[in-house]
Amino acid sequence: MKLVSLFCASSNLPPQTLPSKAHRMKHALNTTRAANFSAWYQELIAEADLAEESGVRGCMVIKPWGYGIWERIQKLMDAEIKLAGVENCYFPLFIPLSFFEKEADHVDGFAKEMAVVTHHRLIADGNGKLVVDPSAKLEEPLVVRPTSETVIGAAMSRWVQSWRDLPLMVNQWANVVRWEMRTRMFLRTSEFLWQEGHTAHADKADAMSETLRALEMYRAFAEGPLAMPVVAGEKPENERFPGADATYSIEAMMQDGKALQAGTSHYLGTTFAEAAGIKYQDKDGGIALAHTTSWGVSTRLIGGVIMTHGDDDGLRCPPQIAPQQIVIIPMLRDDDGDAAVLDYCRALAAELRGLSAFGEPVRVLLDTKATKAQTKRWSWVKKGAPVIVEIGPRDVADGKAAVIRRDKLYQDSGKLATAFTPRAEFLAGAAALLEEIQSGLYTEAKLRLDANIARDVTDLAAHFKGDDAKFVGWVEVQWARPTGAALEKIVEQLKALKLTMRNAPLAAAAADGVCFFTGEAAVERVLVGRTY
RNA sequence: CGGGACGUAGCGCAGCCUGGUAGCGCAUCACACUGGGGGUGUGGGGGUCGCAGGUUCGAAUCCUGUCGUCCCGACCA
Repeated sequence: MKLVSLFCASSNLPPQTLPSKAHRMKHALNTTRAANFSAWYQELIAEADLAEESGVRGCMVIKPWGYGIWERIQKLMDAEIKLAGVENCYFPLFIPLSFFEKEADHVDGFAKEMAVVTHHRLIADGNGKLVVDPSAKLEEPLVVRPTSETVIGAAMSRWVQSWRDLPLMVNQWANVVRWEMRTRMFLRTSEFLWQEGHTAHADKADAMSETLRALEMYRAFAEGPLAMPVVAGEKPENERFPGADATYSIEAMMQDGKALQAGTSHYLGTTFAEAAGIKYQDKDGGIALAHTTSWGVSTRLIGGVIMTHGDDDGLRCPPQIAPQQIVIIPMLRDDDGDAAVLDYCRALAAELRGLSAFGEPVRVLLDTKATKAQTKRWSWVKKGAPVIVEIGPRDVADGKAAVIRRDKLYQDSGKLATAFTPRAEFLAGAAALLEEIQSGLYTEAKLRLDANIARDVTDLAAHFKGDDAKFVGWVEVQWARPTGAALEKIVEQLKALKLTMRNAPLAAAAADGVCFFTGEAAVERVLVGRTY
C-alpha cells in the first residue's frame, strides 16, 4: 500500500529518495511550501508526528503530539462553552434512519455520505472468514451520526415543555462520520472529532443571539489560542447547512491563499423543532415551536493551524495550544559530565514549571529519550515546540541556556539563531517570550490575510487565472444577494473558475455600489476565493 | 457508481515480460571514532512477495478468483 499518498487529494508526493542526513540541513522538510503545498502539508504531518493513515479508508490515527494539540483546543474551548452557560452531555453514536427522514432538506444534504449499520451479528463461514448473518438484520438501519441535530432534537422534545425550560443549551464532544469521497488528513476525514453545540430558544431573537455568540466565540478562539486570523460572516444561501435558515462561518486564509472554513454556527429556525416536535407552552398558555441553533468546530482546526503557521522546517505551534511549550534537550556525551548536565536541566525545568503564561502553568518537557541531541532538536523543530532549550556542559559551566525560538529559527546569515542566555535572564523572560511568540504568529498571519483580500477586482477570470498553486487570495465584491435561479447562475459561473463564495463578512463596510454579478443595487459584500 | 492503476521488510521502491527459493535506499541494532546545523566507518537483524485456488519438478514472476488501496470523474455541512 502506498500509505503516504492515502490522503493526497490533488497530487502525489514526488518520488524521492531521502538525501543523506549530512545534506539535509537547509530545511528540516524535503518539500517546501512553494514547491508543492499539498505535498508539504502531508510531509509536515508525518514529520511532526501529528497523525498517520490507519489502513481504514479516509480515517487517521492521531498521534500523541497531534492529539495533544486537540486536547489543548478542547480544554480551552470547553471552558468558553461552559462560561456561556452551555452544558456538556453525550448522545448515541447510532441514530435511527427514521430520525433523518423527518427533515427532508437535512437528509438530502447528508444522504450521500452516511455510514449505515444494518446487521448486528457475524457468523463463521467455515473457511476462516466472518460473514454477515442474514438472520441478524436490524429492523431499522442505524446511521453512524454525521451530526446530531436529529437525535438531540428528539431529546429536546422530551426536555422542553414550558417556556421555563428555555433556553436549553447543550454541547457534546464526539466523533462523527461522513463518508467523503476524497479525504485529506485533518481537513476532511471520514471520521473526525468535534464539538457540537445545540440550543433551543423561545424565539428567533434569542436563538439568533446565541448563533452569533457562538460565532464570536469561534472567532475569538481562532484569533486567540490558535493565532489564526479569520473572517466571520454569513454564508450565502447555497452554502447553508442542510435545513438551516442561516449559516455563519469563520474563514481562515491558508498560506496558499485558499480559504478554510474553520467553524460554523447555524440558526435553524423552527425547522428541526417541527421535525422533532420541540414545543413549549408559553406564558399565555399557547403552544409554540422552539427556535434552535447548532454550532461546531472540529479537528479541521489543526489543519488550519498547520497551513497558517507551518514553515519549511515543520509546524510552528502557537504556544497556547502547544502540548509542550518549552522543551529542554540535554546534550549528553555518555561520560561523567552527564549527571551534572541532567541535574542542571531538571532544576531549570522545575523553575520553568513554576512560571505562568497565558494564565496557566508553563508546560515544560525535559527530553531524556536516548537519542542524539541533534536528532531531538530537529524532531522538536518539526513538531513546532515554541521554545527549545539545549543544555550542554558548557552551559552548565557558564550558567547559561541555549535558547532556540521556533518562530525565528534562523539568523539572517542562515545559521540557527541560538541565543546563549544567562539562566536567570531566560527564566525571568520565559513567560513573556511565549506570549511574544503567540502574538507574533498572529500578527504575521493577520498581515497576510489583510494584504490578500482584493477589493478592486473587475474581472475574476483574469484575477484568478493560472493554476491552483498560484497564491491569489480572496476577492471581496458587492452583491445584491439574489436567490433561486439567479443565485444558481452565479454559483455556476464561479464554479467554472473553481471559485466559491466564502461568506459575507459581518465587519465589512456597508454596500454602496452595484452587484458585481447582476448590476442591481448591492446589499452587502461577499468574499470569493478558492477553498479546501 | 464510470474510467485507469497498484498491493514485495517500518517507509519508499526494483525484480515479474524471458519461472530456479528475494534485493536496493532510508529507518533500525551493535561496536568504534565523533559531538552545539539531522556525524562517519565497520558489522548485523528484519519479508511464508495482500489472500485463495490453478499450471509446473519448481511460482514474487504465468493463469483464475477474491480482498484492499490509490488516481481521474461525479461528490464534498
